[in-house]
Amino acid sequence: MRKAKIVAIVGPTASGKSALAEELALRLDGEIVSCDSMQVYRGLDIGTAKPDLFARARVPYHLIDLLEPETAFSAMDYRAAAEAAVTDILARGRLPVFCGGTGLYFETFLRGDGGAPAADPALRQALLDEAREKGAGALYAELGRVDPQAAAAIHPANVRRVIRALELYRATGVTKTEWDRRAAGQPPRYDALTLCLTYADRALLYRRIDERVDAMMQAGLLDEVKRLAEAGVFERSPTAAAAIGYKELLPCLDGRATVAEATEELKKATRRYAKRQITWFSARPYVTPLAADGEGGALKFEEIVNNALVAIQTSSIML
RNA sequence: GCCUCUGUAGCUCAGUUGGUAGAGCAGGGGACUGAAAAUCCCCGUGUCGUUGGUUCGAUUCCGACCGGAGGCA
Repeated sequence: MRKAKIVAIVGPTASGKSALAEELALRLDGEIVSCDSMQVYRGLDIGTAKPDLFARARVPYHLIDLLEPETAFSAMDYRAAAEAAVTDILARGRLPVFCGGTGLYFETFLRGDGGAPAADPALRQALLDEAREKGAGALYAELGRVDPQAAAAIHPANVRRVIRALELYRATGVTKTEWDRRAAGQPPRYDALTLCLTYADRALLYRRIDERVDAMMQAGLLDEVKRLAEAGVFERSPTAAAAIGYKELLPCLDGRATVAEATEELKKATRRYAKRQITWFSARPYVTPLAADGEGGALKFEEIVNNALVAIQTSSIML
C-alpha cells in the first residue's frame, strides 16, 4: 500500500503558520489539520489564536473545538483523531495540510505505535503522592533499579518523566525503554513534507509575538478569561489554567496584577514558549526549514508561499 | 546653598571586617516517545559612576568631582 502524502507547516507561535497553511490549502485543494494541544478545547478561542469563522469558511479545519477543557487529552488521543481526519480528507481526494506548534503531537502522529498503554490516572496519582511523601529521589532510585537506561536519559528532577517511565513498568512489567524500542521499530506511515517556519532574526519573531499579544488583548482576551473563570473552567481544568494567555491573566481578576503587568508576563511566557518550540523543531530530522526572513528583514508573504510551493514540488510528495 | 542617602550584570538589588564580585528577573543554549502552551537541565568579566589619595594591594577606607533621590533653608 502506498503511503499517504501530507504536508505540514510547523514552527514557533506567531511565526505565520496559519496564514501560510491556509494559502497552501487553498492552492493545493487541501484541508487543514490543526496540530495544537489547546485549540482542541472549546472556549479557549482568543488566547489560542484559533482560526475564526471567516477562516473556517474559507477552508475546512479539523481537530479544533473537539472537547470541553476539563476533558483530558493526550498525544496518543491526538494521533487517533488526526488519523481519522486524514482518512476522511484523503477519501475526499484532498490534501491534508497539518498546521500547528505542538511538536510532540505531530511527531506522535507521524511515528509508529509501540502499543504502550495509556496513563492510568489512579496509578499516576499514586506515584505523584509517593513523590510528594518520599521525595522525587526515591522514585528516581526505583527507576534506576528497574530501567537503568530510562533513568540515565531522564533528569532526576524531572518528576513527570520519571513518573511516566515508572507507571509504564508498574502497569505492564515492561520497561519504558522496551516500549520505546517497539515504537521505533514501526515503519513510517506517511510520506510527509514538514516545513518549519524559521526566523534568522529572533528579535523579529519576538516583535511579532508582542504585536500578537497586544492584538489579543484588544480582541478581548481578558473578557474571555473572565467568562471562563466565572464558569469555573479553570478549577475543573488544570490544562486550561496552565495555558499561555490564561494563566498570566488570571491574576488580574482578583487584583494580584495589573493588566499591564499581566500583559508583559504573557509576552514573556510566549517568547519562552517560542524558544522551546524552536529548539524542538530544529532538532527533528524530518523537518525542512522554511525561511520567514532574510537579509533585509521579513520576507513578503507571497515569497514565503512561493518558496513553500517550490519545496513541495521538489519533495518526494510531488503532487 | 547646606545635610543625608545613593551610583555594582540589560533591569532590580546583594556583597566584599581591603586580596578585582553574586542572586532574582530578562536573555542564550539544550532535553523531550500517551500531562507537551506541560516538565526539566545548563550558561553570570561586569571600566563595581569618574578622579586623586592612603595601602604591598581599593570596587571596599578618605577627599574631590559628576549623576540620581530625599530633607533643611
